[in-house]
Amino acid sequence: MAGIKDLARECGVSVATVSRALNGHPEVSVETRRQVQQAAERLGYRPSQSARALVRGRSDAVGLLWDSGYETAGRKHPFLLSLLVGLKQALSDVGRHLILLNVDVDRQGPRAYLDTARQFQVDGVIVMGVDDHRPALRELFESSLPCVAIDHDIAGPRACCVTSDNRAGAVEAVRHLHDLGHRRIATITGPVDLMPAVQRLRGFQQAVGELGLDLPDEYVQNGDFFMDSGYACGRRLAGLPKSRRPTAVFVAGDEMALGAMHAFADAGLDVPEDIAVVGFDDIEAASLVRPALTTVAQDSLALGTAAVSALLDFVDDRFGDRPAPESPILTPTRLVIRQSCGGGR
Amino acid sequence: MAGIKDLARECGVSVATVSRALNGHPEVSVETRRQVQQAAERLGYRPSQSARALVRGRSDAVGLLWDSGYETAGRKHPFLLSLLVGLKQALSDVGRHLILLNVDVDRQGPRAYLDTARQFQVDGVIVMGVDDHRPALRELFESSLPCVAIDHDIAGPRACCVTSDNRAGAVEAVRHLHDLGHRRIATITGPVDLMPAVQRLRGFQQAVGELGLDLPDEYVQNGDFFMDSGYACGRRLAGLPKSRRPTAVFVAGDEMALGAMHAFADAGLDVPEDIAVVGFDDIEAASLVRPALTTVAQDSLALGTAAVSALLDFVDDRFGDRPAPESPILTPTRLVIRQSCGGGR
DNA sequence: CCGGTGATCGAAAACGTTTACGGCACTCTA
DNA sequence: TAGAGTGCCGTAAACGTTTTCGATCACCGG
Repeated sequence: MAGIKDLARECGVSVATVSRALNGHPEVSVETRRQVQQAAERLGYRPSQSARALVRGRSDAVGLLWDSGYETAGRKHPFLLSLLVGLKQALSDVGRHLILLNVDVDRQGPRAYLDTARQFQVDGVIVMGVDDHRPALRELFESSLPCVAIDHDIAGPRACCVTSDNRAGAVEAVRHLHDLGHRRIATITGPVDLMPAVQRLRGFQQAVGELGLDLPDEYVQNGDFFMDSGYACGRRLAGLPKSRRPTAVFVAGDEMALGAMHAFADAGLDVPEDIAVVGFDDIEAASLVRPALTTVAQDSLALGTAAVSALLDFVDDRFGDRPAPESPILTPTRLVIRQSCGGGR
Repeated sequence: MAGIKDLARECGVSVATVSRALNGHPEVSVETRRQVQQAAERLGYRPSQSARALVRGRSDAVGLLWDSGYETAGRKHPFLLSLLVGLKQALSDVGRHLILLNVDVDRQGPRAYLDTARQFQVDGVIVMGVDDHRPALRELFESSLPCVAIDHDIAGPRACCVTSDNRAGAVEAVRHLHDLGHRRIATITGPVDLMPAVQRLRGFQQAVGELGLDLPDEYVQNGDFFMDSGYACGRRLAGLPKSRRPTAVFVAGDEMALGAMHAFADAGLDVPEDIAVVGFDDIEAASLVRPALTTVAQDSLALGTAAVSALLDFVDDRFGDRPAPESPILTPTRLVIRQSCGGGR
């Protein structure tokens, strides 16, 4: 690998000048800059990340804290992969890289998140899919290290949270059902300790209230985001006497929605004829099943972009005007209409 | 952050000794080592990755080359996420980290893959989900940088490929169908320029041959791994006169399998009564649909582990005994029996 | 002609490690 | 007891950059 010295020799200047030329410092003549750039191109020069990070104290990389144990334990994030794509894209646009920080808090102790981040001199970290209640997370968020969490409701001096506008998404979904003529609308919720789940429930309640609909207790069934719970909840709804049975149900997660649809089928109910179903997340399977699931999609790319841009705001201390970013930062959702409510294609 | 000097001062030894103590060099007394380790613990010392990488010329990190543009373009890898989990886990076990290398070959030129890897001083790279025919890839594989590709059939002096045993998986699948009494077995293939697709076809042909089954031309339908193509192929199979219509079909990808199932349903055929379907990959949706899809699952964790271990073999030059690793390295698949062939639960 | 000013650049210190080399105090052997 | 060997450790160089502090030079106004 050609180093900066080779470049210097090649151009007959000092290493300092080379560095300045390549980093866009103004105190170098256009002629020299041109020469240096050409030589760099010619020799295929790439500055050593390590050396650069060492002396500058920052690495132009952001860390990703993502507890994959969480993933293998079956609690899979509905669209973590698309989120990764979004993050990667957004980072690519600003010329930064992403380091998957492999940290096992249980083994490495409560400071592990923070320590590992510092060890790599990442400019900041993005946190997702981890257990909310770890002390290590508090430690991280209360530190001065810039970080943004996705779908976790935590904040700190240089930390905020970005998430989809779950509430608005829910509202749009039940409005859609209302528009289609439904008046008896039930819901199946996610686990109450997950922020997206509670926001979706809030949105549901808000919309039902605004539309002046009845909401008997048995119209909100508690699930856990997995299919079996969706089935069980669907079973209960289907079992209601016909006069009290909902004609539509807003399900807080696609996987549960599919479970509910199976339950309805087993109960002899036709979707969407007898009962309409709208889900949340737009997982891959949503478009693969029959009837295809109408659902509110999260914009994972926007989410990634928002996360990255918020993070960089912290990193570059861009808070002259506004005092601090509102948290959580919300990203719009989009209702994608398919077949499970009728009216789709 | 406490540095190595602080540790040295704290323990009254030189930095060299601290380094040696922490890195397990033998030439340090047990007593000193204990002291240093305790002090390190106490002060929460973490060595700077940059400094370490700079002087050692390696970073203890491996790069991941994964073209996310490929992903957003819809050509999604069926189980890239689980693969990531597998990689992460395997790397975690050997104390290494994963850097998502953000490289845009189109913008940065044909040496970009290699250069970026070198720039980060990664010990090696893992390649997946990229366009096979890029010259940049050749460049990479023909270099001396250790790399392993997942599902790409390329090799080089210090490069190999790991993939699932697609062929054996296919064989097992059609054997299963045969065991269930099926004799007229068709297949829907993936695109012929993708290694897994051709291996699955080979396996299918092999099994059909071994079992002495008839294989009329119209029994192999060419798809592209996406649902629509599966539907189209299914349509064609369903349209055959009943006496020549297959009673089972081996589909080279789950998404296409779902498409085929829809086609069969539209043609009034019952799955699995009239026609059995077995897929490949075990994507999430496979267990979410009704009837749930019998499919051959790839072991993404094993795949990740195999990739990492092969990579490290190159990195550490563990080829005293064997001349070079056979390529591709194969990872076993597993037939998961659900409902789409009958006989499942 | 002189001091000041800007533009351009070089020398060298720093960043936090690892490691080659050498040194010292022992112990062992002859 | 000299010499060799061994166990332990310190000094300092090296890794490849960035950045501070001056240095040089040309030019300009007085």
